[in-house]
Amino acid sequence: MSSNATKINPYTNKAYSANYFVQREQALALPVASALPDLLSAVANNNVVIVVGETGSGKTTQLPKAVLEQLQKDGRRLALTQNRRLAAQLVAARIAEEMDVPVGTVVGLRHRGCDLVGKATRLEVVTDGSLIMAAKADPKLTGYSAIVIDEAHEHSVATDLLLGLLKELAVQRQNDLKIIIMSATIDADLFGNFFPGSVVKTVSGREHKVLLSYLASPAQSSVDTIVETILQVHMFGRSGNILVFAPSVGEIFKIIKMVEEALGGTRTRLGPEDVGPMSCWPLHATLSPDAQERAVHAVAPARCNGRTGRKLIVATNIAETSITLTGVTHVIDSCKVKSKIWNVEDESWCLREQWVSKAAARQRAGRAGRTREGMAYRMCTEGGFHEQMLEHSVPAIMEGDMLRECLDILKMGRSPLTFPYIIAPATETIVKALGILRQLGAIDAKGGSLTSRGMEITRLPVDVYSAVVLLDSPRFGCSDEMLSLISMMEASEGGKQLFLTAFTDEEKAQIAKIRNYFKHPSGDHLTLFNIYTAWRSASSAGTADAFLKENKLLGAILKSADSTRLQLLRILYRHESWALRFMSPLRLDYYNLMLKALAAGNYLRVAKRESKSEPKKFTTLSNSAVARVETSLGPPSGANEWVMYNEYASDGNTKRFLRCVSAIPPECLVSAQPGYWRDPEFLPHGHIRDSLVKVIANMTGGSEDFIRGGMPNAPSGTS
DNA sequence: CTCTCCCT
Repeated sequence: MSSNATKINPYTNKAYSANYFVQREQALALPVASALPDLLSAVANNNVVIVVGETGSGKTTQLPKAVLEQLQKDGRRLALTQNRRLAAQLVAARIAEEMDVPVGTVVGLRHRGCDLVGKATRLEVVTDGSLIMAAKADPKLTGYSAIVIDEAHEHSVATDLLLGLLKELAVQRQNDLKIIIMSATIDADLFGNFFPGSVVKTVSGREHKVLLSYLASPAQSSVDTIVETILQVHMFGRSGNILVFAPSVGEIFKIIKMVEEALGGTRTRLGPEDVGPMSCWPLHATLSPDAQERAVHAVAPARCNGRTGRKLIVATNIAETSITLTGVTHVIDSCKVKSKIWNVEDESWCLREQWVSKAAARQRAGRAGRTREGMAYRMCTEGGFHEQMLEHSVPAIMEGDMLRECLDILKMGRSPLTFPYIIAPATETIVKALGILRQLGAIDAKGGSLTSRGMEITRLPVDVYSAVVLLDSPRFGCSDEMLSLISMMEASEGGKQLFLTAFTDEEKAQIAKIRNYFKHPSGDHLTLFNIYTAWRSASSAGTADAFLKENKLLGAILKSADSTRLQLLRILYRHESWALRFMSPLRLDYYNLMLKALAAGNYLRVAKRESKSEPKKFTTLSNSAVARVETSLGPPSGANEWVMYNEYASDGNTKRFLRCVSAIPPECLVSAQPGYWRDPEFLPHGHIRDSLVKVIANMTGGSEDFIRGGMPNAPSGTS
């Protein structure tokens, strides 16, 4: 020990700490340790190496660290990607501890809102989205001599785009860049075939056996069957915590309520005498970080009357990858997931519940075998599992609208139609996305290349339409107000996640009353703005906490809006053509100008009311679809003949909805983007076109300035 | 009467 203790850490030129030797012992015991020499020689002799390793192999921390020592010390770095911020933080901390350095020195960490990369950094742990950002600024990624993509099997959009880019860099930077793709499942063929000349290496993992159990016949009610299974396991199963995968938050609450009723008490009370105590915890992303923390770290109740005490966690798929729970030996899997899917044909989004893939079900079951042998109960028949479920989950790139991705690909100097996708989205989706981007002025009408507006949009981390609003907003004198409003839209998902979850009818009524208090008659957008403004003034008065509590608002959402706002402001400030402008709330046209600024980016998302007798039924201008308004903060009131919306959604059948909606005077629409509206030829003949023609005729009859748009008067605030 | 999950 004493001779070891004198060893010098080459990265710090200081003696290693005692902890270093403890960490090194543990690292040497990982399954990947014995495979390292072989992996390193594969990396030395090949440009692209695919590493397939099961969870628990230790590949994520050990391989990048070892590769780093092989690389030339020329100041260039090794990038190691993760699909989530939390994962990136944990991996960076782990590697830094093993190398006996603090994060931010030799080991760096980078993701949105965090830049711990310095001159000394040689190994950079980064989210895949953040590496895409870097690739947009430098498409050859010249600052890196090695890139390690982790969790490639998850097929996040950013990872799939990076793989396409790396396929080309593997040729362009043949002797200059090492590429390592790490994946957990066995679609090694996919990656191996994608990179010509690559080698595939397999590393064994270390997981305990998980026994599988299926239903004898398909479940009539999934919730009832899950609750029955929970009670069976609790009464007769061996000790250990129970983790349930439910498809949605609604089901989580139903399950917990039913279990508590069956056990005859509230959360931690003792059940009937022959059953031990069980504490129930919900776990999902809309829970505050505090509540998530409590669910993860709560200790199972003690054994009572000789009966086992247990902790029951009912989670969405957040527990599949993002959060690791300890002490779980029983997994009950609904085998269902929800995913948001883009329908190119009518440009609608649909949240659909589907069977999980076999790969996802295996991942879920594996959560029961982290500490010792476990059990997994699947809420489907064995035949159904093998015959009906897909082998792998559908990659995210195939379910999205490709708007932002097309811009990103163009910014990386490639064409969205010929990009070497590892999994290609439908050509129709790409063509549609390019069409929308052309209408928004982000790409050229002819060549399909990025316009200067398109370039600016790629730098703004918001919805593409909202980016247009932000870039255009100084024209209306309210860029400051739009920054707040758009940041709120991003943070709260259009107002969906803003208030605490209401359990009782009383709480629901309370929240409805609060909503009503902040409500602007035009609808969702300005209501969000009102809430943000009220919170900001409470903050500067030092009463933010009381304000949040009183109004049952989620502080995390408002804080995240605030940090998004600051990030956007920093980016926009660098644009020469952009200026921070704000208005006096006393102006008569205060709210009208904000609606106009919103209309400048949302002019492709406008609908008109069918008739006065059906106040919620609207027809979209883009594809003449009939949809109902479904607002999160209360419907627009008054003469809401025209509305703009942020989401056009489908129930998967015949129903269509407009979400995040505001009423807008048609004159505002026209004057915000006169070039687009001047000539309503693009609309099919009918009542919408007729009324628009009438509106425009009345406006041209008036002042020319009005239709030309922009600020009729000088803005009241400029800075 | 609807709200899976991440990322910039």
